[in-house]
Amino acid sequence: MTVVMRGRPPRHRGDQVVGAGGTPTRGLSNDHGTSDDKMTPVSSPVVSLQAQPLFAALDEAELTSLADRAHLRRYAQGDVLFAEGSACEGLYVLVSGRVKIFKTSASGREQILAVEEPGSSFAELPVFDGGPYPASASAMSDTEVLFISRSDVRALCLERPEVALKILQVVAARQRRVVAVIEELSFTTVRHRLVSWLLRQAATSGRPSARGSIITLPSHQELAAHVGTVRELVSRNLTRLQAQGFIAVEARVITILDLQGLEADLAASE
Amino acid sequence: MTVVMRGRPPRHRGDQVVGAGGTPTRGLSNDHGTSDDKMTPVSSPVVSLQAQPLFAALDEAELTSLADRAHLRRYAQGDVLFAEGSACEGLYVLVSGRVKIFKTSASGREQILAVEEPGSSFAELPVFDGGPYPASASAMSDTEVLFISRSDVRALCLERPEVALKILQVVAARQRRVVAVIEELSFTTVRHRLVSWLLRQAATSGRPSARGSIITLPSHQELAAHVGTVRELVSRNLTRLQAQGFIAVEARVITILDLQGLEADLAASE
DNA sequence: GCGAGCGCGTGACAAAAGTCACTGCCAGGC
DNA sequence: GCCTGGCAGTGACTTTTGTCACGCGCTCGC
Repeated sequence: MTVVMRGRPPRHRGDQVVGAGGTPTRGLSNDHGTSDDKMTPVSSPVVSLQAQPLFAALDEAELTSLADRAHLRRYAQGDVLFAEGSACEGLYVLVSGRVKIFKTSASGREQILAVEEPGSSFAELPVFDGGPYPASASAMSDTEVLFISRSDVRALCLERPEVALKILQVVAARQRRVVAVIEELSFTTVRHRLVSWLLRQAATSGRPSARGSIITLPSHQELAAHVGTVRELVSRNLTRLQAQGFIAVEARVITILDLQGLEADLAASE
Repeated sequence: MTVVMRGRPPRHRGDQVVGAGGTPTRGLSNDHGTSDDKMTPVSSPVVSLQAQPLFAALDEAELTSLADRAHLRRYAQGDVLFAEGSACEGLYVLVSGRVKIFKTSASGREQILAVEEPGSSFAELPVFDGGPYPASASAMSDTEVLFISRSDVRALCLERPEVALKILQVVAARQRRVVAVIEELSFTTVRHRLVSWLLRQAATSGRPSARGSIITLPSHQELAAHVGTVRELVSRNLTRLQAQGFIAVEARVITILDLQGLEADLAASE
């Protein structure tokens, strides 16, 4: 296995950052995971662990014990954390940055299943059913994760069932999102999905302005992976939405001019 | 809330059946769940519980205690166990029969997410994250389920973490299936999904014959809900597969004439 | 400053998916 | 028997989706 060290130093983020400056940024595009991987144990990630809702139930001693066994890994933007189909070694808890979970088709198309935010965990599936990763994960920005081995996670769940319940909660949340994706893919058009993505974006990270909520797009390619289509259709549909006066497009900045209109449009196409 | 009692008596199934003959078959098409529901407690479902992998870890006393709080519910074919969007009261463990989990679109189309077999549980999501049901469930055949209230499930998980791990495993299995559905919906054609459904069927419940594996279809409507399309396309694609000599169709009985051919076809269309 | 590479917009198609409207068949209830 | 209702098959379209092939403009590194 080749481990590519990315030159770019990880960005430190406020109080989330723990003291283990020496851990190398890790990345690779073809990690099939069975690994002679040597992780540098983190001196004291107790702070990071503590901040995780997942481990809120643990007391100081337990956190310390877990910390001894958790590894902090850093990834640069674009790095692949794990690839679909490779064997799973443990659970990831996202400390900072954002991670996308996605499938890739034989022809190279990508479908994003979820974008994880700090505080969430991922790769629970294979931890609990023993199979390979069902999808790939890559860092959308410089990212820090805590990695906890499969057996440690399971032991922890047995010892502190609250943790298992928390994990179930996280898994449930993702399951909901994934079911919503199916619903949209199965029942709606590209246009509908795109509009619904725009509205979700506006609701979660839109900045208000005089003309309407402002959101920033990723590349059309990326957006296409979110809504399950190809670049060209994203482009065309955005153009059309602009022509219809629903949105204003300036490069990657979009202003939602007619929120009600878009919502009505969604409702109509159902 | 209206509770419709279906006249048809529940079919008893071998040694799975527990003693509470009096429990009425329950069904409804529009149960929004908040319920003045009175369940008849089952006299002794220990036998049923014991048979469930989910509770394999429990000892006799625990099973008895759980049994006191579990309810056996029976549904006739076609009954709706719960409807998408309604509030969740607890966990279902399937004892006998088959249950489909599905979404319905505004225009009336149906997309099946999973078909549960005995031994599996469902509706874990809302139990652990507190939200409403993300999808509906209905009985594909006469069915018996054990129903355990949300709080009982959670208490049990805290007391016997092995149960939580088992539930996580069940959830993981479903998550895998659901991700596979997304992959197919996003990347492949109706034909591809149909072929892949046929092959899966052949692999799991195909009966061998001289000409090839024999499988029995549900209605085209139902099959369409499985592969995420409409009746007409199922019909046309089956006709075409037959014309190409891959399968032989006799009413709802299909013989896979050229398994390799179909597999090659799948691989080619990727 | 300039070439390479990337992201974007678009026209022209081709293919797939979905809709509508009918027809025919068969089983069940009266 | 006859009517009704639920499936199934199909022709004739329309809409959507996806593909290919370009052209354009920006930015980045030399």
